[in-house]
Amino acid sequence: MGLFSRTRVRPGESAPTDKLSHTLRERGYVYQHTATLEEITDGPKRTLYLGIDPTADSMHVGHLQAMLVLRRFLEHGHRVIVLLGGGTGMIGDPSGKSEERVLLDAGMLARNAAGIKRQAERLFNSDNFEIRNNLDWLGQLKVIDFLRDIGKHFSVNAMMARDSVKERLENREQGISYTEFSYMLLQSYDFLHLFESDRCTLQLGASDQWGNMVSGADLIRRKTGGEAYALSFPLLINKSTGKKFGKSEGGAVWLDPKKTPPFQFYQFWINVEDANVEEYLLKMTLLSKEEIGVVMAEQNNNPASRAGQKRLAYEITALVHGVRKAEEVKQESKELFTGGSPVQTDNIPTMPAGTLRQAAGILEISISELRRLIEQGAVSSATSGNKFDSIDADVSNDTIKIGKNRFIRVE
RNA sequence: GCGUCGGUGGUAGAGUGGUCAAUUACAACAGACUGUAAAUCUGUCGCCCAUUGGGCUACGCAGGUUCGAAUCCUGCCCGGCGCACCA
Repeated sequence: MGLFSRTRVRPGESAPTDKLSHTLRERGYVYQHTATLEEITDGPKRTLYLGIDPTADSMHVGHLQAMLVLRRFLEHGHRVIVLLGGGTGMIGDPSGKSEERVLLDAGMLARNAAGIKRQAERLFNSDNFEIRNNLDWLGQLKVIDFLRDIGKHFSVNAMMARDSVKERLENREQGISYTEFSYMLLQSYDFLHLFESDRCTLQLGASDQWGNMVSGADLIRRKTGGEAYALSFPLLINKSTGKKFGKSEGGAVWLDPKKTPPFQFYQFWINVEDANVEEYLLKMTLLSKEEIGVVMAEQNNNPASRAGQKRLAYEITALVHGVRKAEEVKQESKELFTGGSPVQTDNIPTMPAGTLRQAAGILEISISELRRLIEQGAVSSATSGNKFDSIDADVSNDTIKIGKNRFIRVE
């Protein structure tokens, strides 16, 4: 197929010809910006950053869009910093209900940082970026200095007017703690710090971060007189449900193959609803606009072909797990869903021959739940198509299908 | 610190001594229909054993009253609100 490699920009290859602003617009990555987009993206090369909560050692699909936007900046010669919120992560953004945050210990943070760095390298097809942790400077702050040097630049009146804060103030049950209220100051301080240490003049983020990003740029202007910018991209939402995107079967879809096996990852994208396919092709893959046009024409012509989903799943899997894995799971999906012989790869879980009962452990569900699934006719042999009717059924040398798209190979 | 209201399953939110493993909605899962889609309809949705059925653990935590407690009492922890204190 080779599409993946064609869209790659290898070190030494010539830079993309389109202006960055054009690419970003075309892809739907642009939401709000503090100056004209051209001024931000097409002028002199900048240093820019984007923050990620290092709450796990892997990114999930929600991060994909952000990473691909960063990749575009990298390809256009800008310098990119990925900032892990080791310090701010301890506090929590006021938006949404947050449990008492657990302090992440140093070892864990280092592990998470390493994991995220590896994934970013892959997604960027480059290791030419930096990764930082804001705990390094937030941890050094002295209360008095901070209040005097940073706090005085913030108007409480303005902070109270923010939606995320207002919501909590009006909510009698929940309220907002002083700590969380200060979150915005810390995030602003990050920007200021990077501005001073790295001449970082642009912060990128999803639209829900807009307020925090702008207040960082404001802080920089007030404190140093310097000019810094903010650029947000739209949060991905599921068009038919209006919900935030990125969850499946109750849990996040991870980029780490240990957390979400490539097969499952591929399936997640195959199952994307028609209404969202084109948007995801634009935002989550590197296919050119023209190629996407061709794919979508086929899709619209014959929706049942799922041409869009198939392409989407393949491209993203290739991006995250490599072309070889993508080919593998593509082939495998085809076999499993069109009914074929037992699959021989290690991309789906395997269990030894025995009774069906063991499947509960593999699927991480209770025996009761497995029993229910069997009663509901959700468990069948992928090779013969016959449904199982007892949890004590003997199985061997087969592939079991549970529900719509979970499979277990039996030796 | 005083007073007051509250802490229920993934979420919201009922229930105020037995008929409560806990109404309902949303989410989730499954089946039917389809296109491995959406919408719709149906079912499931604490854990364990099971054919009907049975057992166990649960309503912030720890005790207590009672034949019996998510429900009453005491203490503790956490949150909201009001007042006081401080400024």
